[in-house]
Amino acid sequence: MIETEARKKAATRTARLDAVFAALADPTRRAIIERLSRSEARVTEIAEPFQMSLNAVSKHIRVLEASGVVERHRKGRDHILSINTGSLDEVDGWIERMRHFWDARLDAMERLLVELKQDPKSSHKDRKHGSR
Amino acid sequence: MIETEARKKAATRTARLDAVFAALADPTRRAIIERLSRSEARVTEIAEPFQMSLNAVSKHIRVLEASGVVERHRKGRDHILSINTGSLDEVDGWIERMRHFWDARLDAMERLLVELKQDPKSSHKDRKHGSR
DNA sequence: CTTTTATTCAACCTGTAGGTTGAGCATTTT
DNA sequence: AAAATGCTCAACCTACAGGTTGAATAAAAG
Repeated sequence: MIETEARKKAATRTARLDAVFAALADPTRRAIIERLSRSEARVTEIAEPFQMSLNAVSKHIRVLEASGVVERHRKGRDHILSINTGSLDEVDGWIERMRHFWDARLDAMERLLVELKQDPKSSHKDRKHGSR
Repeated sequence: MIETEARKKAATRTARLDAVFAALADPTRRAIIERLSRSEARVTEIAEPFQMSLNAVSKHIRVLEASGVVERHRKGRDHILSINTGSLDEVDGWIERMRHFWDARLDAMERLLVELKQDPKSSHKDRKHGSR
């Protein structure tokens, strides 16, 4: 794989993260996702509990669709929405990766503190794992 | 706890989710977080790799700070930024909750399909758990 | 004490997100 | 065929996000 290709791939991955995080940043859209977690539903059904116009909800759905979090298939005049089960994998992966680093650093700091407390002049010693 | 209090608490939780998801939706801000995952750093250090002005980065940092993902403590004229280790717990929780529901539904559908294939007239039968 | 360095504050510009309303287009119902 | 239903498209408005530049403030270095 050429360097340019790799960069392009990374770019789309970044863009996808952008889109999914942005999609999840709106409370209305999160509510829609939660609704769809129970069962698939038509646009009108989804819009019903909200105060805003049907059009506004329709727009939110399009954002979710563009981010890949929800999918649509038409059945006559009804548009049936459902969640794309794998769509959160990438964001979840990013978050877990970050937490892993943070935990590792916390772990190291804790180890250092313990060492300093026990023996202010010694270097590395035993370690006990498992943070969070 | 009175009903109004509960609603207020839910509202702030929602707002916090909004803020963190929105903070993570920007690639520059994610890069800043990744940088801070290695070690804490001053504003200028953080800004260095980016094309944009220092002021722009400063703004991004404020967004991250407002969302609770990064923390700041001043040391002389330097502002030292670091990540708030627990700040992703809530978003991570939300994502995991959603995935749990999705997986449960996928599981149920799969079970149904297996049943129909094996014995098109029978009802519930054995179940094997563990998705993903 | 003057100058440099680190950072924020304030004003401004441009694009886009999220909402509205009013048509318009298919499909289903009568 | 006509009317009702489900949904989108298009134009528009307002607010805010993300960037710029040009001070202003605070601490450190000369």
